[in-house]
Amino acid sequence: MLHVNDTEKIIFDAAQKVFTIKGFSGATMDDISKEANVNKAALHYYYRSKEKLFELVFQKNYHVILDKSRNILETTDNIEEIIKKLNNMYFDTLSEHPYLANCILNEYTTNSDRVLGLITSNGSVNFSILRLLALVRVKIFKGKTDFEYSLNLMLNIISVNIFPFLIRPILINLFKMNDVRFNSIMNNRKIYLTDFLSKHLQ
Amino acid sequence: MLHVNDTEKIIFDAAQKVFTIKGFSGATMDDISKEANVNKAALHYYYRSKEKLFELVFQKNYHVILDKSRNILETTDNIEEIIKKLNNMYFDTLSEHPYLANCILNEYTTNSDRVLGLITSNGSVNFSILRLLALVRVKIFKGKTDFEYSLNLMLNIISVNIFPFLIRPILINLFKMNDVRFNSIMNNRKIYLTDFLSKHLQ
DNA sequence: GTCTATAGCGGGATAGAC
DNA sequence: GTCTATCCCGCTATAGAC
Repeated sequence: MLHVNDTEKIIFDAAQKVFTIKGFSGATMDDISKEANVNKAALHYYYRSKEKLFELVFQKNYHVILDKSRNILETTDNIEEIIKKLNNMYFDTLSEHPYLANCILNEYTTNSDRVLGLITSNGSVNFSILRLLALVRVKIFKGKTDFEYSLNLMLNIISVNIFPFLIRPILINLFKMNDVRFNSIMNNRKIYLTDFLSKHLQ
Repeated sequence: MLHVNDTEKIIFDAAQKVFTIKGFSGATMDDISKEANVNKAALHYYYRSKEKLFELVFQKNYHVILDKSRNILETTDNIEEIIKKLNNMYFDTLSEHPYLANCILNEYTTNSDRVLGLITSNGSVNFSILRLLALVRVKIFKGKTDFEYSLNLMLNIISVNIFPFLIRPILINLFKMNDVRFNSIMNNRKIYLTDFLSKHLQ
């Protein structure tokens, strides 16, 4: 049974933190064991290998945003409402896990083989993104428009929400801001985005 | 003097290809030497170390898009014209170098120390992004609006252009498309985007 | 300037004591 | 279940022959 100080859980959380920031090949088992304050051998005891541990972390990260998106699209009908909820959800999730999007993207780019293997082995993941697009077509366009047009709109919604968080380290360095200032700008941006995106639905 | 088959140039091109896709820690000197069909020792002979070689590749990648953006903003006055040119430029550049944006982003995230060192040692880079934002404020808003509002617009323009290329591997896998189809969708998207973004300038 | 051989080390993984 | 010690591979880097 898991309790708060369970070593297994401590290791997983540390691994998530380290892998998410440094990526699979950038992170070392030593980094993780130091972050978790546990012996390096314990990592292998609980998770067998670096690969296995990474897979679990990646799967979890991958589902965080995806499940929330799907939930919004499945329980909301009004278009403006969907966009507003998505804006809020992206802001909340990415403020809480600043490197989550980078992690997913980074592994997709630098090691697509490993990641594609993980995802195709779990059919529900791909399914849910395709479902997301299908829902956009049905809910926003009532099925009246073509694939490319729906895709373009979906890409715009996701782009303006996620991209600024992806380049967060660049923006913070460039404008010499701290985390508080960055979050404040992104928080104001939520309302701006809802307005920006709604304009295109009339 | 450099000629076409110069070993030094062959190595650099191979390094660019490998580093850009696999990232610094994911790539090995062996990968690069095989890609270049050159002996591994030659890499050290010409570029001393993996770090030095990477720095040169990164600097070059970093300047590709930045210099083009700056050029557009410095030589164009009409707002619609600027956006149209930026859309075309992003499409052309990222179609030709599909992993360029991922490379810059990946290193910023996984190893910000190395990259920030590179960039701050070369003042002109930071300068040119700040200049880009300043130009947006002056050219698009005639200096009449505040920092956050200008930043938001600039973020939107960059987001909708770059993000789809960042998630290119995801899109290609998800919709089972090939490179030709992907490029075709992105090419159509250029016109769509010019229209999409122009709506917000009235 | 190009190659082979090898030094040297960092990092993943395991054996075995406790 | 937790620790120390250690194995061993893969990778960067260099020495030295040609």
